[in-house]
Amino acid sequence: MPAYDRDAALEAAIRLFWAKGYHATSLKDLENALNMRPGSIYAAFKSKQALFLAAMERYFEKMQAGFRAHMAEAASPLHGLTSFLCAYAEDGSSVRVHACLLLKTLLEATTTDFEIADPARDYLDRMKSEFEAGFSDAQAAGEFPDTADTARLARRYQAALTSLQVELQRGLSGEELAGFVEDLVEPFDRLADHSAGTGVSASFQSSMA
Amino acid sequence: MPAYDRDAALEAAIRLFWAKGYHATSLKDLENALNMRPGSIYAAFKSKQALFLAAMERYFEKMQAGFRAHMAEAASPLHGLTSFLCAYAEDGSSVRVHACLLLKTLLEATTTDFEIADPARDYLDRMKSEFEAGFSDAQAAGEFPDTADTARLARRYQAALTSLQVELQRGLSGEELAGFVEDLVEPFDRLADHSAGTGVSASFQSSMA
DNA sequence: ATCTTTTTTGAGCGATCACTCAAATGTGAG
DNA sequence: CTCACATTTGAGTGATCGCTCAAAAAAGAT
Repeated sequence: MPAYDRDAALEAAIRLFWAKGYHATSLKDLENALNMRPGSIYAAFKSKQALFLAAMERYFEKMQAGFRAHMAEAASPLHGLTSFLCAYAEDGSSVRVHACLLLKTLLEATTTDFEIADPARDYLDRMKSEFEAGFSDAQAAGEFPDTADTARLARRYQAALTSLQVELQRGLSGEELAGFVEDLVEPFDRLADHSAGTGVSASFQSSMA
Repeated sequence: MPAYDRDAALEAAIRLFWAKGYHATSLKDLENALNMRPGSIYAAFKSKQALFLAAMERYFEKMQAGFRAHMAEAASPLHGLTSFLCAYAEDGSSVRVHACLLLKTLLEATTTDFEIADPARDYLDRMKSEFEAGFSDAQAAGEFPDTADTARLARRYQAALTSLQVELQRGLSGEELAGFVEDLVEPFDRLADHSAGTGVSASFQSSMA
């Protein structure tokens, strides 16, 4: 019986930690969000920190699964990568919190709580590996030249995603966002070998209409 | 007599808030860092939040002045902009905290403390204006075509700076950093009108040697 | 229905939070 | 040196922090 409730509790914990950050989230907040009394919380998870780590792990797994699902149903690896950025921009316009929990945790905790910053760093590295796999697939599909450095492309891609999240958090108008996403996608589109795939640089603008 | 001490105290507060973030910094921490007792702190600044706001304002002014100084002694506006990114990468390798206080505050406080998140957003906007002025100067110097959208270039530039800060916070090797900065600078160098200035895309690699 | 086991409860723990204020100390004028 | 004023001090404020545990409630076994 613990399994189902634990999942729901972790989902609520993710939402709360994501919105408020680690330090600004109190146990009172968690009691309300999880609808659990302190004793139950400490029976299920051993501490606030352990609960946060469990929530972050679950968050990562969901994000990883979401990316893989997106790539699986994409027309091509390159199109999957670029459209993932576009989709992030569209979804992010309507959501309260824009920056990823891993990114927020990295910036909040690096100099104070290495016990939660280190895992955040690790999950971000694993997401980069996911992106690198995407670029490798694109390379295998002939969308990128064989000489392309997929690790470097993946870092550049993740950096684009990072800056997109931050800009969304700052808030920008629809046209500003459209232009910005264009700028983010353009380098990858330009680096691609267009003899194989179809161009995707204009796909965002059309999808925003 | 208050002036000098106040400046030193604000400097110490900046360092502390920058390293630990707003919520994780306690008044005990501030007492030690500023070498002041609680009463004096509350006499000089009226609250922890007001102290943070004063520190953030001072931080912004220093960052703005630093950028202007860098641009003033640059060979050209475009070179100033690109070399600023390179310098940030070099300096950032040896410093404890890599992400800008404004960025950290934006991500920490957006959903919890609008009273500190809103100023952070505002200062970031004003930094963007500084960058936009740099691009306008570059345009006036013939380094960019007159048709270029300086506001959009400035956003793209600031986004590059953002992602650089985050990557520095994650930690990367010297060669990884060099390649990444190259990727960040390259789009601006490519957009530039090279009939006027000299290329700068290779300046970072040489300065790393 | 009775007993055993598991789970939940919430009052309350010591520590720490941001913050206050009467008393001590320092400063400048006469 | 004296006194009026400005500043600093740090013990102490109530509130809240993360967390514990004996008691109550629920679930399972026979």
